[in-house]
Amino acid sequence: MTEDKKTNEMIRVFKALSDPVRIEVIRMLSCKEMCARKLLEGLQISQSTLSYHMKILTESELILAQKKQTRIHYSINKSGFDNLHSFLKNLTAKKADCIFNDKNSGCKKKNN
Amino acid sequence: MTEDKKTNEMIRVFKALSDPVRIEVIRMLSCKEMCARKLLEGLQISQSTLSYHMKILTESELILAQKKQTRIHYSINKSGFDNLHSFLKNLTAKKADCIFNDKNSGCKKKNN
DNA sequence: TTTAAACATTGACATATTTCAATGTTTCGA
DNA sequence: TCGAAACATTGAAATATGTCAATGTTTAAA
Repeated sequence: MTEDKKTNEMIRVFKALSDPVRIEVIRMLSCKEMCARKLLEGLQISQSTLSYHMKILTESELILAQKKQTRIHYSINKSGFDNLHSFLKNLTAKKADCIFNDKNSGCKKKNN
Repeated sequence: MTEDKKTNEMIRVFKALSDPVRIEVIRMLSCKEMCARKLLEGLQISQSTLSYHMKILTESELILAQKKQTRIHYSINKSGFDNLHSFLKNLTAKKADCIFNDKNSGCKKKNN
C-alpha cells in the first residue's frame, strides 16, 4: 500500500483523532486556547502522557504550539482542520478517471 | 477519559480511516461499488487481511456490505461520512457554554 | 452429493500505541 | 547563582493493531 504524501499526512491526522484524550484536548482548545498545565487540570493523566499526546496533535498539524516564556500555548490549527475537511470531501467524491469504469470490471458474471 | 457514546463511535471511525489499505479501499469503492474479490485484485494483501479490513470498515459504518449470492457487494455508506463531517464541524465549533470562559482560568499570571 | 468459489475466522507473530515514573531542559524569579 | 515551574524525553511495560497461512462456512453449479 504505497500511498502518496498527502494520504500519509492524512493518515497521521486520523491517528491523531483516534484517541479519547486527544479528542478531549481538542474540545478544550476549541473552547479556549490554553497551556499544558491548564489542560492537565481537566484530564486524568500524567504530565508526561499529556506531553506525548500534545506532540502527536502538533505533529499532525491539528494543534498549534506557541512558546510564551516557560509555557506553551496550545490552540486549534484551523488550516489543519480545513485540510482534513477537503481531504474527506475529495476521498468519496465521484471521479471521472475511475479505472473500474469499464464494463467488464464488475463482480457479477454475465448471463449471456 | 470517559467519553460519550457518540465520541466513541467517532473514534472508531477515525481508527478505521487510520490505515493506508482502508483508505485505498474507500477510494476504490468511491469509484465503483464492488465485491471483495475485485477489491483484492487491486491490493497487495492476502484475502484474510482484506476480510479483516472490511470488517473494520463496515463496523465503523463507513462502508456498507450487501450479500448477493456467494459474494458481498461493498459500497460507500454516505450517511456514515455525513456523520463524520458533522462531528468534525461540531468538534471545533465555538461553544457558548465553555467552562473555561471565566477570567481566572488563563495560564498567564496576573501582573497586578 | 461433491466440488469449488467467495468470504470469514482463528492462531501466531511482529510492530505500534499508550501509559507512567524518572530524569532532562529551559526559563524565570529570588 | 539557585531553585522552582513548565514542559520534553527516555525506558519499561501493557495493550492494540496488522499480517498471513490454515481452516471454517455458505452458496451455487456440476
